[in-house]
Amino acid sequence: MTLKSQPPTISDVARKAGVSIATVSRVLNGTTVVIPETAERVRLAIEELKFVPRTAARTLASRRTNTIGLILSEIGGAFFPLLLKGVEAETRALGYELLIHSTQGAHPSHRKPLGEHNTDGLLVFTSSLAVEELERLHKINFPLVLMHQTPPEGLNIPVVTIENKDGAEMLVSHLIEQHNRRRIVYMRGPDGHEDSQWRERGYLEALQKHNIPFAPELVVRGGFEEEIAFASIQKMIQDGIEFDAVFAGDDDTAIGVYRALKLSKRLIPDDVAVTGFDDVQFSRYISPALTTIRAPIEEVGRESVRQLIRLLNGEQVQGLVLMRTELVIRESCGCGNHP
Amino acid sequence: MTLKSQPPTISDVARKAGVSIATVSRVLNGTTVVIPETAERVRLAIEELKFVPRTAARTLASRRTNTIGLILSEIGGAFFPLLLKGVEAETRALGYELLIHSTQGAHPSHRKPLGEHNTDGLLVFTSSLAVEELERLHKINFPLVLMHQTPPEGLNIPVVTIENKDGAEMLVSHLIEQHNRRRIVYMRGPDGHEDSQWRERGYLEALQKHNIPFAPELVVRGGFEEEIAFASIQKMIQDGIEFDAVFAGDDDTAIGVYRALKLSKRLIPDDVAVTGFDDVQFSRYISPALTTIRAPIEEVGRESVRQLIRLLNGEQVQGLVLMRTELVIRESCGCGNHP
DNA sequence: ATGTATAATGTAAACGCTTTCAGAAAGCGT
DNA sequence: ACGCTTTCTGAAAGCGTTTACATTATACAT
Repeated sequence: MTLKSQPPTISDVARKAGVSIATVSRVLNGTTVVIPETAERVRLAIEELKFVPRTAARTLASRRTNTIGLILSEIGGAFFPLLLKGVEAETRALGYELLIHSTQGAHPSHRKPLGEHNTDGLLVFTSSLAVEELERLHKINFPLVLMHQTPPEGLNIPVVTIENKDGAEMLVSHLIEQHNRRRIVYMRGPDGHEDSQWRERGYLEALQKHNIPFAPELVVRGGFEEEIAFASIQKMIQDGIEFDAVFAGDDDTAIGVYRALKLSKRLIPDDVAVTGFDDVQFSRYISPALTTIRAPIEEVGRESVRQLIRLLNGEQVQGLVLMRTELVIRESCGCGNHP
Repeated sequence: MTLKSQPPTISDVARKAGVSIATVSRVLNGTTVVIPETAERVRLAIEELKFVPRTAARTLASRRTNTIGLILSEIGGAFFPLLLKGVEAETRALGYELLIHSTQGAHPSHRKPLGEHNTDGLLVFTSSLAVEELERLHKINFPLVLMHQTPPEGLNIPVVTIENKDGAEMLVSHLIEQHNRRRIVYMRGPDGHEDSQWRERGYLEALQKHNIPFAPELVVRGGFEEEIAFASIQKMIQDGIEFDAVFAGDDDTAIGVYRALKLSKRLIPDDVAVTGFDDVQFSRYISPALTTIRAPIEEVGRESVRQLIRLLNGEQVQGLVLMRTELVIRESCGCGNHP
């Protein structure tokens, strides 16, 4: 070993191969044709020195990070891994790196963890970013794609999301038409969560379409969280509010509903039909198997990445991609044979 | 607006505040005391210009990325989000960024996505990195922490993992002692998966301790995947191999076992007791509720990060952190009241 | 006042690449 | 043989920070 123990740089490679650093850079990036033998010499030198180009230097010089950022509000729940899987796979497939940041627990830190300074573009999941930051980024023409969130007033940012309203309407209509339910509970997601708002709208439209009057006491908090849902149902029962079905907002929420109903000895679906939304993994395995809406979550992830990278390449993108949802009928609505 | 539309740099800030760029850097990083009024002027300029320091430049100059990398083999399954949640939270809490890479689907790409060039240290989950790469990184003194994997021969790399063997032994002993099972199946995880190997060892020791002869036909493929498990159980039934219990390797696997058993009209737990490992979210909700081992997965994530960052700071770390596991008894083993 | 230690700031040299520009070499038509 | 393209390669100027070192201002003891 020589004196220097520092990892090799491009100059070391250049010296070893007897070329200039420019040439090394060229074989590294394939930006210009290099005589095959020369290229081979360079490649050999890289191999021998085990040279790995420093990302920071490349980024600084080229002014592209080759990285996209994913911002979400929370990791956990059954929804998230599906989304991430799609994003990760597609990002990688298109030759980019992925930086993930979750804004869970409201970091008071004022440092922006993801933005122009470390990514080429951003994927933003539902209101995980303050509107002002969104506006700022959009104003400086920073590539953005929103997931499950329509852009704030006046900002023309592409969106990828799912047919929440249609899905919800299908689901609720099914409960009404096939199972003759009339007092159907809707459990809202977190405040401002757009998925939840659209689902609620679908719920309302289904009621309207079947001439069922809207009962405000049947719309309660679910928070897309098991515990909140559990508490809400318990409270309703305690308050003596009657209901014969629960549209739980999402699948995680449905778990809490199951627990609360079982605890109060109400039978699912005989006494109360229950449905979720998303069709996450466990939905088919709980008992009774959950009737829900299949949302192509992984595909939302993939498509978002595609849109973003199109944006990075200066290509045109459509403003809104709406993914179809699909009714998945199992046992919890009253269909099928349950024990 | 002036002529330049480029985002502001540190020089713009310096000019505006009437100081040198060094001073700006100092208030940015707090590396040296700056007269309060000066600092305030700088802060004002930063605010007005909406200046955000370029990460690449900082990294290049300071030679630290302030980022740690997480390499895993697969995203998805119920195990992963828990781990990620722990890693993400702790990384953020300690002021680092997180770069995630999954080696799923064996990328043939020879570019190293994570390494010395873009992170300060790496978290490596189970054999998601080739041994040679591990050796290379270790040789150049790159900070590494392994999760659920003991280091290859001779490499002194810290490890964070769980008490797989003890957990498995508890579980199998429970089946033997409390439920009098004798023909217990063990379903292996993916080849070379260390968790699986330790669990198998625990399984064997439990058998031995109770003088039950080992039956090779009872150890089958599970792959920590539902489908593989399903197929394996079907095949065993088809081949007429008798068994009265299945230790499924992990909880995902148990789902496949449930399906296969139900399909063949075998009752759980009456005909066959089933157990998992991990205690992921859905385990308590499937029917019958799954007896399993609770592994502190999220905490493994957090602890790994702590270890790694200790390493980054040049502090000493213990070579091995073993997290306790815990028996969670539900219905699928035969305990409790099941329908 | 003067000198000396100390605190605050500035200067300029890295950091390790990419990329523009220009020059050398090679090919080709005349 | 000559100029004109066309390839390929090298020199050098950034990219936007951090940081070692130098410099200036400030405080204090003498």
